[in-house]
Amino acid sequence: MRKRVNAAIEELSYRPNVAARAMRGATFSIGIELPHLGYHFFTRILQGAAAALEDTRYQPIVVPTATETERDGRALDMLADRQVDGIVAVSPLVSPDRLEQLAARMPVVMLGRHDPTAAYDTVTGDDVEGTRLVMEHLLGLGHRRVAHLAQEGQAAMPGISSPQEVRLERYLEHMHRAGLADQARVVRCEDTEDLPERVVQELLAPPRPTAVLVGRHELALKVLQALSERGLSSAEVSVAGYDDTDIAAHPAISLTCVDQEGARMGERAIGLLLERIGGRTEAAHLTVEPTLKARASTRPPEEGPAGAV
Amino acid sequence: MRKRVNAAIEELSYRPNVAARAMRGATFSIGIELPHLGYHFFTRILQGAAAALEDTRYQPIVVPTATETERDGRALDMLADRQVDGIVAVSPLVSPDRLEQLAARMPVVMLGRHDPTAAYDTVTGDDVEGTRLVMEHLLGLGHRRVAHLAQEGQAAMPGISSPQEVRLERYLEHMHRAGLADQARVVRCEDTEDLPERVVQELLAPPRPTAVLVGRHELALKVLQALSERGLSSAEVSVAGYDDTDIAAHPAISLTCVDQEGARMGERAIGLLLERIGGRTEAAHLTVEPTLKARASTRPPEEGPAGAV
DNA sequence: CTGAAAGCGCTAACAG
DNA sequence: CTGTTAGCGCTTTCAG
Repeated sequence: MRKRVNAAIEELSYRPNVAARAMRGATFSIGIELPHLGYHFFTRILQGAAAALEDTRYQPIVVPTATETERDGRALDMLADRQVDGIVAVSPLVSPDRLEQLAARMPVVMLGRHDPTAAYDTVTGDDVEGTRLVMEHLLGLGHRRVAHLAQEGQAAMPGISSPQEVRLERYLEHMHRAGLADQARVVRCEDTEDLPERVVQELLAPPRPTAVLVGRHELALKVLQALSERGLSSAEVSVAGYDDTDIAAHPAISLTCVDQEGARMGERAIGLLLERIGGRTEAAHLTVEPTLKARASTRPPEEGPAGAV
Repeated sequence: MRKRVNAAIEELSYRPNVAARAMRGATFSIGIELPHLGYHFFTRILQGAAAALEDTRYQPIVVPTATETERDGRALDMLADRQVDGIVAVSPLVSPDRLEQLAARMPVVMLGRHDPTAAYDTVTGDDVEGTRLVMEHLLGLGHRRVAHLAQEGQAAMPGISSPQEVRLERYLEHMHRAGLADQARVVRCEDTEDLPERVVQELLAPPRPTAVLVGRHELALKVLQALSERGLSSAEVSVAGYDDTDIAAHPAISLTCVDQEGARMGERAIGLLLERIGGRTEAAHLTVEPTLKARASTRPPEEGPAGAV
């Protein structure tokens, strides 16, 4: 009997209808929402997540955040409407309330959020440690005028810190502790593909910093480019960024960076999600430890370690 | 009345269930299948597609190809099972038969396939023109020993050419026409993230080529890297690749490439798909014209234009 | 072990 | 304009 059914399945090339199945039970699909599939860091997360799902019954479904509706989390709703069995998302702008509401419907794991919530799980890079690593590296090289090019954080929620905010705050803290509070310079840049000329000028205005800490990988590459266009080498201005990629490791670029291990984050997020789907009810908050990849883009400043302003 | 319903919708935060809706009509979702979300070219396609869907009712759903099952097109089935209203895919290994079968169920637009089919639409880069542009550029600079690092094409279907195969064939043709058939060198590289040492050695074995045409962007970057590690500059070995990115334009890299305009391809694919959904029944086959971005990675060979072997 | 039936949430068709 | 009904393909339950 079973045989005959299987034969018929084969013959008619029958495939079960996921939509119909969804109305009664599980869809065996995991929704993944990411803000920007062009950023290396997010594709790394995706690779880690896809790898972790490889030998499970679950299939990843990726939805890019629609930019105009980012804040209200409409993309998350679309996933939920599609009856996925769980969601992994990077949605820095969505309020914790909305997420808790969502988490009541299905398991949710958020990446890169420092929310102290019991409703959903989180996986974050250790931004305190990451900033410590890179700031100690720069200050240790003898830099004093260290500027910070921060990604426009767009105040996520009052009282809750985004990774960008943590980095900024720690940057200021390290400058302060090194007695360099008056040397701190923070320039903000909108989260677009471009690095506007205006921002570069502000960043490099006299007294020119000898080192720049950049909040996002692609932006750091653009800063390197802007510097080389001005004939400035890493001897004059060191650059450190976030997130490691093949490009950063390329000898012609050789960008020092804090490696957040996006792939591992994606993998861990899926791990937590599957645990939730499997029945875990108490919240889990994981931290992934970053490492520093010191490369040629950071060097001791030309004036020497004790150089005056 | 309508008001009261809307009020209730608001109050209960009701959301229609896509799965239920799918059982009767449209889901207003478009499935996009891509082999490798880490490759720039594919994320560009995605960006173009997402932009084209921005102000329609349709939502993109992205599914990464599961590598082991790539050939049988299982990822495509999963999309179909999910009742998407149409599919845009880059699936070089799936047979035309399978695709025709799929296209009978729902509108399908394939990217980068040269299949002469009436069942589904295609959008391809003009690989003949692209190869002409870059080969004329290299030969025009005076190169004679031009090697080709080809991406392992994995015989898609006998008789039907993948973009890689077209490029290879045209490369050979251009070498032949320039009387350089005996100088042609083709090295194949598996489609992984790496560029194995073995491949580099084969590529640069004496008599060392003065120029290399590389079949995929990321691979071209690795070739540049391998060359610089060997102390070889573009004066000794020119490199030309495919697909333009921020990195290629970076002054420290400055990679000459054939720009396939992935974003436009994604956009066009969505355009065709929406037409199909809107009722068009005859097949459309679009070609997107590439342009050459000549940069510093290609220069005249050192021996001079008429240099002997 | 096999068969029949209810119902998931929606849309389309039809009745009042 | 409002209300009712059938049925999409599946899973679960209950009967034979």
